[in-house]
Amino acid sequence: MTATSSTRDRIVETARLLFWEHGYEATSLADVAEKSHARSGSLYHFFRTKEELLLAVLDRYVNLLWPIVIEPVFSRVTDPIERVFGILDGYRQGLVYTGCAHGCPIGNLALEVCDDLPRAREKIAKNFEGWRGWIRKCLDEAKDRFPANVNREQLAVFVLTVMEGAVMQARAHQNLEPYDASVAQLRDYINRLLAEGAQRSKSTIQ
Amino acid sequence: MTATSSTRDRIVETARLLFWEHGYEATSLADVAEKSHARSGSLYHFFRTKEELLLAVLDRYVNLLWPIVIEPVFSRVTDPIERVFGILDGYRQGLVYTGCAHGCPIGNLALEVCDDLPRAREKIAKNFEGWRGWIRKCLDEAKDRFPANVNREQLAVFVLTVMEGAVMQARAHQNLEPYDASVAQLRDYINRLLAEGAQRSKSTIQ
Amino acid sequence: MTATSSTRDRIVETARLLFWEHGYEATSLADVAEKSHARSGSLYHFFRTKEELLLAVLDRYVNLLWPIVIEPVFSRVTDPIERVFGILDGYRQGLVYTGCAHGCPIGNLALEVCDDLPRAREKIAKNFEGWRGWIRKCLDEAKDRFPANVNREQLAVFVLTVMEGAVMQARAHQNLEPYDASVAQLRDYINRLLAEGAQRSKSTIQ
Amino acid sequence: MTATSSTRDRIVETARLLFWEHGYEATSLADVAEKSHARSGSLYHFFRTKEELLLAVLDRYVNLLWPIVIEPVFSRVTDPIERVFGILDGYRQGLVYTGCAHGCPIGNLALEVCDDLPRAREKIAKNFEGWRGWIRKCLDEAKDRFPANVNREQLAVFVLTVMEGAVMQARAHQNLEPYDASVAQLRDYINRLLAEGAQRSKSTIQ
DNA sequence: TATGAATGAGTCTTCATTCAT
DNA sequence: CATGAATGAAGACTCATTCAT
Repeated sequence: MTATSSTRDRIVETARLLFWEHGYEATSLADVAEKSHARSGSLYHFFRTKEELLLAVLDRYVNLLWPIVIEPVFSRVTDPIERVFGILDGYRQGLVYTGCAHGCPIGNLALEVCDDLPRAREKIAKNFEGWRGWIRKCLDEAKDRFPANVNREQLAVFVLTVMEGAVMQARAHQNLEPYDASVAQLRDYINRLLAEGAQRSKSTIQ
Repeated sequence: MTATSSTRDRIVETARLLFWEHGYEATSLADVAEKSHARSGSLYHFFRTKEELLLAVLDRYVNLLWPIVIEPVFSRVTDPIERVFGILDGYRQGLVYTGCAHGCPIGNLALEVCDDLPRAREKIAKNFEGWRGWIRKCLDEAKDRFPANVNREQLAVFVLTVMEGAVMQARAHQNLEPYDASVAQLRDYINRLLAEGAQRSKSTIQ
Repeated sequence: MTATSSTRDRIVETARLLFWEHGYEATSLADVAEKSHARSGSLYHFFRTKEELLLAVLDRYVNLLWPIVIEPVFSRVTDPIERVFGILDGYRQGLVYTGCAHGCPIGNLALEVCDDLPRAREKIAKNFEGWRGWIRKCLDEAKDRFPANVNREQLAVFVLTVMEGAVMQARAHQNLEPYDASVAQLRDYINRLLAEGAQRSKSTIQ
Repeated sequence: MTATSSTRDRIVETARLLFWEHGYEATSLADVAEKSHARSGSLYHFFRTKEELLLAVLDRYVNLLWPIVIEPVFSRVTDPIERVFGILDGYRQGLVYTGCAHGCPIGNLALEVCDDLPRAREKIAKNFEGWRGWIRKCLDEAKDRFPANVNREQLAVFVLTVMEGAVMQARAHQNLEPYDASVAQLRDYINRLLAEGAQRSKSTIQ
């Protein structure tokens, strides 16, 4: 398990990065093998097809969500609303880091392979559900600060929507402005919801 | 000239559809040639590389924006705010039509080729600018119904952001719900802006 | 004739240079057309095949021999033996000029196409005959300075042999040394012949 | 390993022959694959590019020099001067064998690829060095029979020069005469050197 | 378990050439 | 005369995958 799984892990990690940088189609298994220091044939011990390697990568993303994306924010920020924007800021930092190049790996794969690889599509959906779940959790924690009729599930979807759409435009323009503009609008929207929620609380208390 | 340019057009249109359905990498020029009833070598009479064909496709999208996307909505709807949601509804119909399969062709290409093909990236940005321009125009027409401090340019970016992010999730879940949820949230936000704007007008009149 | 033949000349001259720089096979007619500012189809008005273009180039070399190679030397040098070495020095200058890159255009084509293009081979042979003819002429003029039994025809062949073999090694080593060494040896040989010839003259006179 | 390396060897040997017969550019890898009974893709298991295959061929020529070219002459001839002319005669036999068709494989490649493939150029130079080395060795062994001031390194270069230039003309004229003429001249030159060398010995002994 | 040789369909692209205008 | 569209075979090379060891 040790040596083997470390080889397997190396392959998955290499594939993850290459799929992120170049996309699924544009990444060749020869590249994966070379960059992971595995032999060409060895790849097929762990993954019977390229698609199965992709599935493993998508599973990895599910597993990385908490330790890489969520936990760092949660450990730094406690306010649930700010945690949501902390997550959005984490993606912003990713854009800064890559010079607006690679964007969101899940979003990339979503648009590239959804039609053709149904099993990958399911795992992509599961990734999105993971993200949405954490955001939903934050919103639920701030439940009392929102107006009563706010649909927090829809709002969580919306946050994810904004994040992905904003990343896309930032990449297309190679510029953070569309990202910042989108997040600013989202902030304005949520502020308005919180403002109304605050009024409700006040009147309720009174 | 007619026959000639029609061959070229046929190639571009075929490539447009294939890039939309399968993406840029997954589309082979052999497919493009066959489906456009051109011989393999003829392709290179018009386009020196696959990338140049992509550029022609992206130019075509710029040209199609008004007649295919905008005009049908504008001829049906007159209220500028409703025109924005009319455009969003047009994309929804596209999702219905393809069973949430292909999504936004520009968005797809944005995430797939932005990093690797700089010239394509520029044309993708130009496409986004086209969309944003029409939305901005609608928002400007409704200028007086918004609060004074609304940043309509940011808001136009935000609309596009929502559209693209919503399409992505709809595809990933093969389900319109995330799309409808996102548009509903956007509608709520804009309603709140309009409500505040209406108050401003009232007070101004007073 | 004027406009037409100038187009034709441009094509031939362009092909000549490209064949010289890259060889016959590695030169594409598309390159020739582009660099000669001729349209792709136009080429076939003047030359029915690529081979015929090569034949025209080889004819051109026959025509250029006197004005470009021989005349400049003959106008500068009068001694027939020194004219031979002047021609060799002309080729040396060509090597210097191209950094030992392209070498002798006839020699290049000789080794590349002799086997496959019989008509070209004939014209290449004719080119060599032209060179050999001028060298032979020089040697004949110096007839009395050589020993009586010198075979001047063989010696002319030998001079050409040395030139071509020396150019080849200079190119392979990207270095003039093998060229200079070969010419030095040839010079030594001819000096020895002339020394013996001088003795003969002396004894004859006596 | 045996079966494996034999496949590789077969490919190299096939390429060697085809490059010799048709040149580098005019040889297609499809031909190489077919004639070596390898599948098209297999070629790239061993050689990443056509150029690398050429490099392997040139390495092979280095290895073949002794067993194919030098050893047969050395085992038949003992006099060092005659060994030099034995090598030249070996090339003559090659011309006879191919009807003055293919010539010297190294010389062919030298003129065809020197400019464009720097790594090949180096190996071609190394081949020439190999040849020159053996000739030099012969001349060194006959050191005492030459005049004291003979530059044997230059003379070795000269022998190679004559061989290559003579082969070229033989091919161009499809006739052994230029070859024989050139070798005869070289023989005459060396005879004169040896004659002078013999005189020196005589006077030295005296 | 792991490997690397082997595969052959497929990639984009270039080629010399033809043909209708 | 001249052109540029059209051709289709062929080019080098890559692909995901298989298989014997």
